[in-house]
Amino acid sequence: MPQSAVVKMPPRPAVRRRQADRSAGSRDRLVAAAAAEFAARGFAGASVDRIARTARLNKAMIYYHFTSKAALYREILQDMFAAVARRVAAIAPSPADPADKIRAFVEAIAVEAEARPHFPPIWFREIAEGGAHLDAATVAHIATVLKTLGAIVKEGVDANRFRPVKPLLVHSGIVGPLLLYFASAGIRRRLERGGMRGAGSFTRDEVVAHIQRVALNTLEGQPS
Amino acid sequence: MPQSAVVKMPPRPAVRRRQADRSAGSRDRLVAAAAAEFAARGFAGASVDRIARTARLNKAMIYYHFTSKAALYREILQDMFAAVARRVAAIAPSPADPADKIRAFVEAIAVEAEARPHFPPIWFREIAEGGAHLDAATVAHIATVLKTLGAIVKEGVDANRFRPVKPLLVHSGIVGPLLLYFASAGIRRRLERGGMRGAGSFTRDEVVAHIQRVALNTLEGQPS
DNA sequence: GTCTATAAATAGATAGAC
DNA sequence: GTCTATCTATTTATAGAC
Repeated sequence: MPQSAVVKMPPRPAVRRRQADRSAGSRDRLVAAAAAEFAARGFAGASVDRIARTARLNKAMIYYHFTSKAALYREILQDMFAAVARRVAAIAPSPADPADKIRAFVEAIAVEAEARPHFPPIWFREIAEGGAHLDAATVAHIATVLKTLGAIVKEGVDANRFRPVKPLLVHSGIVGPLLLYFASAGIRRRLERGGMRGAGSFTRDEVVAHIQRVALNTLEGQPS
Repeated sequence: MPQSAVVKMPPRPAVRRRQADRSAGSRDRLVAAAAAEFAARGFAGASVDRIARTARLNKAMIYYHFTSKAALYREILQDMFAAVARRVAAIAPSPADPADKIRAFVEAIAVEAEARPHFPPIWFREIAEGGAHLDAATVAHIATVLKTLGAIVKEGVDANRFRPVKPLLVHSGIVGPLLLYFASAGIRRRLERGGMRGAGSFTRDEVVAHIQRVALNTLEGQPS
């Protein structure tokens, strides 16, 4: 089913895979190493030298492929939100029921958060520093996500299926718990070692289904 | 006066506010400056020198009052969660209705998050690094919060007022959106400058009331 | 209690060889 | 494309004067 006949492949000009050398993409290795480093230590705490060493490369290679540490970081942010925006934007035009679109929205965030383990921690940290590193392209991707959710809510309200809840409140109720779940695997393990039982006993599907139900309860229920 | 009776008098003996000198508590100033620095740059990115300068003190004073940068950070974490645990634990023994206790739980988190602006960003960052800096005392405070919420939910279930939802899911649905709201003031401003209208138009009470309603919808509503 | 001075390591970034 | 070597600034932490 070609739901995405024309959509993607931005990262690679589609030409020249497999060139003469044995190098399997030094740029990609740097991006992967940097994502892990930024997730674990934050922007200020990340070391370009450690990133290069993790990628089995020299520090100078970072300045060959990227302008600066900040530029490398911004590219990772941009990729993250481009992927989320693309997946979310694909939901809106479908003929599905508004409730199903809300479920699909939750699922879309979950899929991207799982596909990129560095996404939830990096996003939490970027929020913590007030979005200091967001460039115009990334802001546009975030705006797409929020506008799409707003359109879905409006569609439900117009069809008399949803109450008029502010989209940003709906967004917080979905993204807050989801990111908390995906980012907190380490903490839950730490809490269990510290003596708490059952802190980690959740399946991914259980969490997603719960958040879908809560979001729909909020939109469909009557005001308390 | 046998000066060997007490050799040290550690941080503050509760006596002697306002001594001869102009110094208004160098230790407290360091803690306040450190909280801001850790919130803005993360543990690895924080600089002890910048902390000392912000506190209008010398870097050596940090090692006079604290064992290390990590010890200073752990003390801030511990204070944060001690305050939350204390306020949350005060809710459980009251004779109030379970629904009111859930509302009080939400309000308690909100009050502490507002009283300490560094709390949401630091907590987000600590989650991002897997709880690497949580000591036993802090883990105990977190456990108190989760156990208290579990007790409230159980009380409601036993009284046939709540459905049996896993407490950690209820917790995510409350704490995720609340922290997201309090930590994202900077990002919302950034998004508005980037061209999004209405991203920041929320009152604190509106957000808290919404999260209270969602939490109760989840607990009181019928399964979808 | 508060400071200067400094040790020892590491930071981000650049020049230039190959 | 990938490297070594290096500049300069900054890092955490300590010693010791006052």
